[in-house]
Amino acid sequence: MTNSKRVTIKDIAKEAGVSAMAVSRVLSNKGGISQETSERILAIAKKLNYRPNSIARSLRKQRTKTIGVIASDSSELVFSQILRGVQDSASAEGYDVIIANTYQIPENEKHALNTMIDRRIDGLIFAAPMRTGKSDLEELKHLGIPTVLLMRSGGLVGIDSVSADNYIGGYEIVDYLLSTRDDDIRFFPLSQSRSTGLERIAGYQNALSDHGRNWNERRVYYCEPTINDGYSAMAKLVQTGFKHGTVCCGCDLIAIGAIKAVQEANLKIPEDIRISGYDDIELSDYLSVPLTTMRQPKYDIGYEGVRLLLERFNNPDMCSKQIVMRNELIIRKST
Amino acid sequence: MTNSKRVTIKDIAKEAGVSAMAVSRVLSNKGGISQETSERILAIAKKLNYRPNSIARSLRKQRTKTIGVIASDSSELVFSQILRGVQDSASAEGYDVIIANTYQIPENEKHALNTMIDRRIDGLIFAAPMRTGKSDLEELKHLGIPTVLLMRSGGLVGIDSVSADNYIGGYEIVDYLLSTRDDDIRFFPLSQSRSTGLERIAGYQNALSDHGRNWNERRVYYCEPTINDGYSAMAKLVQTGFKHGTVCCGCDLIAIGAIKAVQEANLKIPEDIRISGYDDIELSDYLSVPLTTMRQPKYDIGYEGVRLLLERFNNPDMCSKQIVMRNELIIRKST
DNA sequence: AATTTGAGTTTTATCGTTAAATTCTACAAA
DNA sequence: TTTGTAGAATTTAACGATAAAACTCAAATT
Repeated sequence: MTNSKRVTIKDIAKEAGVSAMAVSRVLSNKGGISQETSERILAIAKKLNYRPNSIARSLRKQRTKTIGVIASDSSELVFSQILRGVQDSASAEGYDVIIANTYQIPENEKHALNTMIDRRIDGLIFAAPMRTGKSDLEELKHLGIPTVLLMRSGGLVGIDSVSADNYIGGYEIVDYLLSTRDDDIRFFPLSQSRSTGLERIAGYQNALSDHGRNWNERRVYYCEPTINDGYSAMAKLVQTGFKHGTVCCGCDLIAIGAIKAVQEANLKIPEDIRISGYDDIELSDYLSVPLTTMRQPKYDIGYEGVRLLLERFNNPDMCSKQIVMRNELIIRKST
Repeated sequence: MTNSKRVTIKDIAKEAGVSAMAVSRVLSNKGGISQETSERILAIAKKLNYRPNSIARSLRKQRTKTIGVIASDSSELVFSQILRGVQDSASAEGYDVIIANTYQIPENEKHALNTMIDRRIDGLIFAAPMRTGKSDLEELKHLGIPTVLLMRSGGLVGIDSVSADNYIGGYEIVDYLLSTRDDDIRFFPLSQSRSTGLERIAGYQNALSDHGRNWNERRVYYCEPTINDGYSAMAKLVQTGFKHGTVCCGCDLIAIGAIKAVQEANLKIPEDIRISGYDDIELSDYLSVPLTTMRQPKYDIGYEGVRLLLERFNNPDMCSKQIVMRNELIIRKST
């Protein structure tokens, strides 16, 4: 167990017979050091297997090359794709990523935020549904920490964000459902506390009205984005005698639960009941019934989120930007 | 855009009319400061909304409270569960987590490792299959960076690890398959470069021999852990006239691909062909054919991995520990 | 010869915090 | 009165890197 202290520029300086500053300059290509000395220093640095101390550098430069990510649950299927985009994008620009999960618990969120602040992250990616409202964002703004919101467009003026167009997504899926079959349509949307859910609902409503229908709360069962919620909503619906029609679900997990309940009731998908999801999570093409769904550009949202953040670093006074990406309707066997 | 410099202990000291040291002591509960002064300092810290600078603290204390995680792909279904365990465990002990993906590219791994070293992580969790052999681990050891390997037990003496028992897992699944049907059994194992794959194969072989069979490489098609590989292996197998039997796959993704190929050949699962997976990834109960598989305690492996790392922090001379967890056979409809 | 120039290099100070040693009080004991 | 001591606080010096200013010395200019 070699316990040798790590090599510092001072060690190199001593061995090369120069000042620490000279070493620093050479290693960061600042120029002003003779070819000869440079080569000597580089050789010694290599020989000693020198690695710079980012901590010290961060302290001095007041910049950590770190991006914080606050997520609701990093293992959740949609988010893990976003995260991959975030990581790839950050890594391409020499940034590292710290992640904290909130599991939707406000204290966790508060704590995560403080940790990030204490660690002096250069910027923050906020990808948690955020029930905690704007106060945290205000604090970040006050501290001058650039922040980008993911998957949460409307409602927050003056904050950079990248999201998919939930309104159009909602519109298109309902438009598709009603165009392909004149049907009794029901909704299992995301619970109303989620802004994404609300936007999709607005899309649903407009599509309904363009098809001469209207939104009726009695045909709506709000769900948390879980298989269980989808399952029980569908089970209840079947019990009320619903045997033929279409169910438009707020996300793929809800749809998966719904499919299970339909199958247990011995009804056929899509002949009896059609079901649509939203997100296009991994494996949704391999489910018991491959899912018709609205694909969100998850990876790209993460990737662009970081790009926007970096743009903001370089241009703090740029007016706030809302990037809205397009979804893609994926038609499979469930409709 | 408030651009106020962040509050430091000096600011507090000045306002309280004491030295910076007094503030430091109070804020870190070191004692030696009068009740009265303490209260004054705390009040001012609160008023100014002081947040400590972890960077400075890390530099001084030579300890970052950061754990590095090197993964192959953080969005991959098995890993994202492990990661959640890692994060929860780390967070419970006041550590943060930095993640880097290698995507199995050696240069990425090298780079990730250097980044981690430069950032002076306190310890490393290595969860990438690691084709790059031991040299990196040697370096870490030399630098005195405690390291825990996940999902990769055998072969590396003297390094802490947490993994599931691939040997028993492999044994049990084949034992189950052969006990339930006397069948033509084929294998789509993980490619041989993965140590987990090798251990499982050893288990397969022993189970075969306990059932009076033997391992025949002509019944084996090595696969990368992807749906595509499973699909093409199965498609080829069907083309050779394989119409009845059992296919034991090295992971769930391979199995999912295999199922697809079987279905396209209009063969029935499990009546004609039985298929088993390994891992029990999310949604494997909701697939077109719910998958019989070996559930690995993914979350727990991550969670315990961090615990082991922290144990190592406190006791650097503890002899190396290999934690091996038990899998659980999950029987569903595919067999 | 005196002065300027500038490449090459060193010195100094700083980022924010904290370990360790030191000073300063006030008060008790000898 | 002197000495001792415990508590409260301060001073100093790091941690490792780097920005900015200062210095050095040989070659070029006046």
